[in-house]
Amino acid sequence: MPELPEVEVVRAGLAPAVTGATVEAVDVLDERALTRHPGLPSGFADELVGREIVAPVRRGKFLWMPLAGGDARALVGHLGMSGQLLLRAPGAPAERHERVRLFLLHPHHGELAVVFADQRTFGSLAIDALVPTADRAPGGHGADLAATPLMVAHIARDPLDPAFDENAFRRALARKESAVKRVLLDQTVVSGVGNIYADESLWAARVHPETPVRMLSARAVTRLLGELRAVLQKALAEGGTSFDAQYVNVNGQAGYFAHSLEAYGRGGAPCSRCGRPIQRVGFMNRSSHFCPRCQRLP
DNA sequence: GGAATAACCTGGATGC
DNA sequence: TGCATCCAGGTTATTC
Repeated sequence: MPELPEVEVVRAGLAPAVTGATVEAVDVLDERALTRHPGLPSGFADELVGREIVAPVRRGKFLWMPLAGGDARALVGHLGMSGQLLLRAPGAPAERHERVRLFLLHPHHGELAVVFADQRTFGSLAIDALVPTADRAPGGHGADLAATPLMVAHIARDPLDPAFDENAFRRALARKESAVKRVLLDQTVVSGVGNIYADESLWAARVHPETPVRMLSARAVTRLLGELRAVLQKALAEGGTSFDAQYVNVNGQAGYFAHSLEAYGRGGAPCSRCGRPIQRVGFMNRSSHFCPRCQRLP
């Protein structure tokens, strides 16, 4: 499931290959990949062909490639649960679940294809207008411009973003009545966190996922934020989390962070701190994993 | 207005 | 062996 580290690995992989490249042609094989595109699916290719791509940018789980020219538009991607952006030779055979293929011409690397494949079709591509950021800081990781696509404007900055406002994060927590895990998954409060890294950071900070967020002390919030950053950075260094073929980098290679997981996906296995079995419970139509001894409800 | 929930979707795993 | 059901979860629309 692509969360911040996985999307960042994809962004970093795309950057040298697509920056400065021109879109020569676009094949839309499945229009469900364009569900977030504000215009008609038929106009997607027309808007892209002939345009030069600027360096890719990421905020949270959203990825976008600004288009050169004066009209402030960008190709925006979200990988959903199973989306992949792959670099391929233009004549490479179709990927399983391939939805869109962009044919690019790069001034130094020549012709290449960017393939968007997505098994569960929760991911999408779109072309959207760029709007100024509210805090006037660069739009996200990899950005020079203080702008984001309109559809990303409501997404908070992620904890690894230098412009992440820790005080605003604390104020947002103080206003919430929900459980801490629900707030961590709220992309308008803090972005880039999904089920895996929410469970992992809560385990590391010894916080029960159902703890009402207003009951967390300032010290506990500091600890949680620190552990969240540490988990995300470690996952990034290890190339992200891959359980199966659902997440791979632009070359189709899996990440290694699944070997470092302490809570997520380890229901019934002993906690590495205390030995008690990790518990798995239903939460928000998905699963929460936590240690009942190390992570107690206040 | 904020919080909670359902729906979207596909393929692998499981049960019968 | 074949079919039916369950499960995974990010985002958003809908409901409370």
